[in-house]
Amino acid sequence: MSETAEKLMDLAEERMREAGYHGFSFRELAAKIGIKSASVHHHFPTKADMAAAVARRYLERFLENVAPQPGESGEDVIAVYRSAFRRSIEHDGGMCLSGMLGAESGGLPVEVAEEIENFFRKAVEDLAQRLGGSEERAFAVLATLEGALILARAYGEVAAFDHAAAALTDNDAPPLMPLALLNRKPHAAEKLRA
Amino acid sequence: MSETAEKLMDLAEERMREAGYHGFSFRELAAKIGIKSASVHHHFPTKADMAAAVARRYLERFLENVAPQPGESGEDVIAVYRSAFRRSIEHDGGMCLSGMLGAESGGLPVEVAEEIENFFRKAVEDLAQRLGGSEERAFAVLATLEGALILARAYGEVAAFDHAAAALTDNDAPPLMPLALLNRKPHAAEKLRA
DNA sequence: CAACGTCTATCTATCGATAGAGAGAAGGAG
DNA sequence: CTCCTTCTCTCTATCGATAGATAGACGTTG
Repeated sequence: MSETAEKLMDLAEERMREAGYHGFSFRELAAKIGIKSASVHHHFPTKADMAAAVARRYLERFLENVAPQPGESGEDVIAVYRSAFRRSIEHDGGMCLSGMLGAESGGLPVEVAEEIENFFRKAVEDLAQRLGGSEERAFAVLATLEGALILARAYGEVAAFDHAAAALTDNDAPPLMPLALLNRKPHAAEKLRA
Repeated sequence: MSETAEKLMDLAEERMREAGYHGFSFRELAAKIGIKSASVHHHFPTKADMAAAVARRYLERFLENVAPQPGESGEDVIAVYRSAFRRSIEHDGGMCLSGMLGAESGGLPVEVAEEIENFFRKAVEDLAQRLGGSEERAFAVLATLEGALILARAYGEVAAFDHAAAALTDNDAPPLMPLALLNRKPHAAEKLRA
């Protein structure tokens, strides 16, 4: 994997997390790293190939990010997952790649949709196992975290994520930002990109 | 509002719930109802205008769908919301419009993003009030339901929605489809559209 | 020489949008 | 009743921009 290809994947991932599969173009990525769009096809024959590769890498990195810590017990895993998802909106206000493409999956090339399906199967598998076998709980946790990202983006407030995800862990409830923050009338979803 | 404009909004809503804002074109909608794409601009000057109008109508209908029943008490409202969201994936395998556009909000025209933000503010307001004032709980419920739709689409299985949303109501747990259904290796997200 | 990576040049297809013409219904004025 | 105007809606034709993709030449590196 050449350095250029990695840069292209970085940019593609960032743009897909921001605006979805149809929200970026080869020309846009190429311009950002100073090459021509035709050259992008040398690294990724088609856009679907590129998106599938990005999704594959995303799953790998995700599983590394949520890898069990020595001494982890019981429900600690939920806090680990929550932190991983929160990082997504913290850093650049973007969605989880799989959440975005999962929503859009009805309009994706088949090979991309398959990678996304694989992401959720692997995530459910990992989470359910570490939660003691409850697949139902794993589904609920993942759903809440993906949805919490949507709310945070719609509100343009990271705090919305925290509110939505707070109930996932009952006891060690972290202090929440004041709800009043979410009640003033802000200027749409533009804010997160500032 | 002319009959043609309503048909256009119906189609636009369907396509946006399936593939997102960038996932459909005026030409596509026009062809489906037998007019030319130029004529669509007579009803909606720009694509952003159309999407904003669709989002506004979606909120109205949503609030009607979840309107309180006489005699509703306490946590009944969660089952009402769950049913409303489930209908989305039941009927045509599509997302909730606001969930889709909320995810994509980083790449939307400002007027569309504002309608989506308004949707969630109104939904949180309604839900929190009927839940006895807990905004945090309202956030969590909405997030879980939106995320449950994403999972159902990624899996290509409506049952995934039920698993993800099951824990929202503790007691009157409805019988779930067997988990085994979700463990066989299916053919991507294509299935829901069948 | 051979591979790799980028280039120029170009293709076909599609996008949202606009200008201006024309068909047809509605409705008031004579 | 007929004429004329106005409004609504769709049309043809076209614009400029952009999309993903391809063929083939060129230089660099090993």
